[in-house]
Amino acid sequence: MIAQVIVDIAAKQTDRIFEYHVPDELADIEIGSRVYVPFGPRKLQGFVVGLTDSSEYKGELKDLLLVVDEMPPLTKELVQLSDDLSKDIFSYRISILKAMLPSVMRANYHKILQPADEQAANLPIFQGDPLDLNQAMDPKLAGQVRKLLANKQAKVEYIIENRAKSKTENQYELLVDKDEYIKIYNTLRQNAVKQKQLLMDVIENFDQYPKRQKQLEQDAQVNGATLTNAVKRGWLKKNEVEVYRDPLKDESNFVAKKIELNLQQQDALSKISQSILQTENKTFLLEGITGSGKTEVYLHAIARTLDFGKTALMLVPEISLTPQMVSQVKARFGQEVAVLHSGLSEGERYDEWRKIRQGKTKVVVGARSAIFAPLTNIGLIIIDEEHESSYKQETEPRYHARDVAIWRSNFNHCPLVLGSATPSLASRARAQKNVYQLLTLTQRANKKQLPQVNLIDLKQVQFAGSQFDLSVGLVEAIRNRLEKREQVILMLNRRGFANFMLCRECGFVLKCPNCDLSLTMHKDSQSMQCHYCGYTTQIPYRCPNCQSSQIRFLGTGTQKVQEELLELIPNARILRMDVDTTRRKGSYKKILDSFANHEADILLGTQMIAKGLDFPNVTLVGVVNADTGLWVPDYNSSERTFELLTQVSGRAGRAEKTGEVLIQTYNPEHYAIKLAQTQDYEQFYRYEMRVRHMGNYPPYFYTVLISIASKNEQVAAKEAFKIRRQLQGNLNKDTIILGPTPSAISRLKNQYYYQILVKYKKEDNLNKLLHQIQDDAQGVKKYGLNIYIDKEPERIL
DNA sequence: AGCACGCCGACT
DNA sequence: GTCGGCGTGCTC
Repeated sequence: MIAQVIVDIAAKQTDRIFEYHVPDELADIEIGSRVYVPFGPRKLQGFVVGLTDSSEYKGELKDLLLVVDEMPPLTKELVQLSDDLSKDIFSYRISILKAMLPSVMRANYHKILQPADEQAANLPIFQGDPLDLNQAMDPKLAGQVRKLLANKQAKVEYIIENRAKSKTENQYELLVDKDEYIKIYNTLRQNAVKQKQLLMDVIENFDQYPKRQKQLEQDAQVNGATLTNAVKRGWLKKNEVEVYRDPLKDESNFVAKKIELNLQQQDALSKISQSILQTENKTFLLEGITGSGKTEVYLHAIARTLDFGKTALMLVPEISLTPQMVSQVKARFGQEVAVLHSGLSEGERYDEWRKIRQGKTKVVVGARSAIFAPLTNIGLIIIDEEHESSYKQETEPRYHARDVAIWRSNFNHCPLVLGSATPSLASRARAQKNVYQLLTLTQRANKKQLPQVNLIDLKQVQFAGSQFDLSVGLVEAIRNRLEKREQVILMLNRRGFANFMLCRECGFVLKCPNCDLSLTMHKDSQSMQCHYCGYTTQIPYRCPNCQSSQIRFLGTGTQKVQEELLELIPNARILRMDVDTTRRKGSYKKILDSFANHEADILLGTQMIAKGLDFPNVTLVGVVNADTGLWVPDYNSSERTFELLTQVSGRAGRAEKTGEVLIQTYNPEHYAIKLAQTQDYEQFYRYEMRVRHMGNYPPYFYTVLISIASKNEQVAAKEAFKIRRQLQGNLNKDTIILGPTPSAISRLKNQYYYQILVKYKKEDNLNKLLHQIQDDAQGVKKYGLNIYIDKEPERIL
């Protein structure tokens, strides 16, 4: 038997199958198995993607060394998916395979020095820990190592470290009876405080042993050193026991609410259910305003799927994967639910993943990468907030969870439900053309009215503090709410970096004459540039519109606003929530819990607070700056702004109290902001579709971004123009090729980047052509030339 | 990717 | 003369 293996090297040259002979003792190997293989002088991890009995390979096949896991970590479905996906997204197959697995299953490689024989083993260099050759060492030692290797006194050993381990904890067992411990206690010196504390716990809680280390340390108020000492003295015995990591253990007391569906919800549910029962690979777009109860529809549909004897996979954005949401699902489906998200430790994630692989769970809830969950017998896939750009991974492998979901829905013959209050234009357009079936929810489930949304025109308003961030109107409204002991959410819409030129006198924003996109300031080249078409002009010192010198390059952060707020409302209790304050595990939950308990009045945060949060006491939502997202130089900036403002507005007045939303903006006349005020998605959709149509943007065109990177700028530029010519000669006439232009960050880690954007309606051979281009570039290896291809990029920067 | 091999300049 | 720099090609 011969195994076809993808080895663990992400490179063009190794992005293919290598074949190995399967020795008899490994005959239980399967497609999807993780294996160790010899590769040149090294040993590597690899994945079996096929089994055959004949080989074209002319040389002699090597033997597989080991099958790592008892159960193959990848299902046949996932192996096939990795093949199809690698062709479509221009990623190495191994990168995709690794993305499908929890991080602990990615191997660590070591290279250590070993004695060649028993005589050499006595050399001083081999005493103590084995020498790691990947570690930097001083030249003297390196010379010594070289000599030993040359003399054949030492050899290099390649080791693969498997980090996928079950968790163990130390447990302490008692060795003698209670009276004996009392005797020992009485012999102790007066000042042996810690030892006395430990023994006191043993005596008083004799029946509770064996005890886990953590528990014991807490109960007896001692540390590990005391315990180690007790083991040495023969009082206690230390055992390692396997424990089960359960990330949901704190949430198990949640009670399931039974909620009646309204007519619209029932109608949507019945259409989805029908598809589940008929095992149709159909895609639904569930468009429902905030508060219309999409989640209830999901949960009912999942229940139907389980009744039908199948499993369900639900994706939610990382940011709305809150403990609240998790426990809601958990309460409904209990132990059958597995949760996968980045808040878990590596070990917790591994345990959840294993539960899924072993078929112990029927429902998987998770963020983007959960789309690769090794679930079998899938009867339903749900993607909540399907418009979220975080479903597209912006690093290798650049997959879009929605596209993967469509693939899996086809494979499993099951429906896919895309849900959103503000669907992506692409999805909404597909529903228009009946590629997806549109289901709409127009009523709020609790019959509450949508909150009143008001715009504050920052051009005509007084600012409350010394800074130009908070208007008098907004600050007054906040004070007002705090007096009533109600709570406020304040959002600072600041996506990534947003340096743009804005005039304080007239609100003018410097834009590209060709693209209607804002120009970005480049400090290194001292210029204003359009990242879309390459247009360049000088940095203005006066406003080109009104000649005022009051121009600013903007960028206000949450920290600055927090300070301002404290100055203006000194008694306000403010919680800040952004990447900086939520980096540590659990801090996200801590902040939200604290806000829910009304330990703070104001929750100030970036867009991570815009989605999914549900605090009944929040009656005011303020948006500090609606504009920063508007003028980022991407064709979809209006869509993102509209979506964000609509989402954040939905955070106000979720319970019986009426909500209010205040949006500060320099562009109150911009359609994305005006339509967000009236929460009119359908009208926004129609307007934005016209804009996209006129500009030849998606969804009227598909896009693919080709980035060309090299250490040498000339090489990158030359290759970029060569690629352009190659494209031009092979693509249809109505296909638009923009660029090459230097990328926004034209130099990154000493690599120069050029980019070409291709917009096309139909190009059957584009994939082939792009693979060709990528292969050709491999020939120009000299200056480390790299070609990155990103289909449907979220950002064209 | 990383390792060997091979070809050149600069040192004990 | 040999050590080590990097460019090139290969890994089942």
